[in-house]
Amino acid sequence: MKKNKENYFDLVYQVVKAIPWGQVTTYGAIANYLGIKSGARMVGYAMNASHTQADIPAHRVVNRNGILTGKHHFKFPEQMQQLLEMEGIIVENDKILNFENHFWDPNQLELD
DNA sequence: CCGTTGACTCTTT
DNA sequence: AAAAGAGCCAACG
Repeated sequence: MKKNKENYFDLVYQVVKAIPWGQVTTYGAIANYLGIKSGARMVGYAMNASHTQADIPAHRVVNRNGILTGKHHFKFPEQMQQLLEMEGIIVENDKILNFENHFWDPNQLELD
């Protein structure tokens, strides 16, 4: 029984890691899935700690506008856009094109 | 323990 | 339509 001091972060990590390839989601969607109504900031905060985790595709997490708000937190800001484009997601002006088309909601995980 | 901060979002001006 | 303010909650100093 170890101390899960990262329980809050861990929840976010699991959701983010569950994002399918080529799909993206928003902080609010994750927060909502975790039961947080307006904890979107907490999700972002947790993502900041995701640097300790290697399997966290943080580039698949954007704000509700589909804008790469967190790109500046990557090793290189351009990294986020490159990763998204690598997955078939087109990013223009730091914003995901056809965002709704790539949007993935964690809630649909259990619905399936 | 209190105050500040933050990869957000909604509401109001 | 754009900008500013409020709300949210946890981590850090």
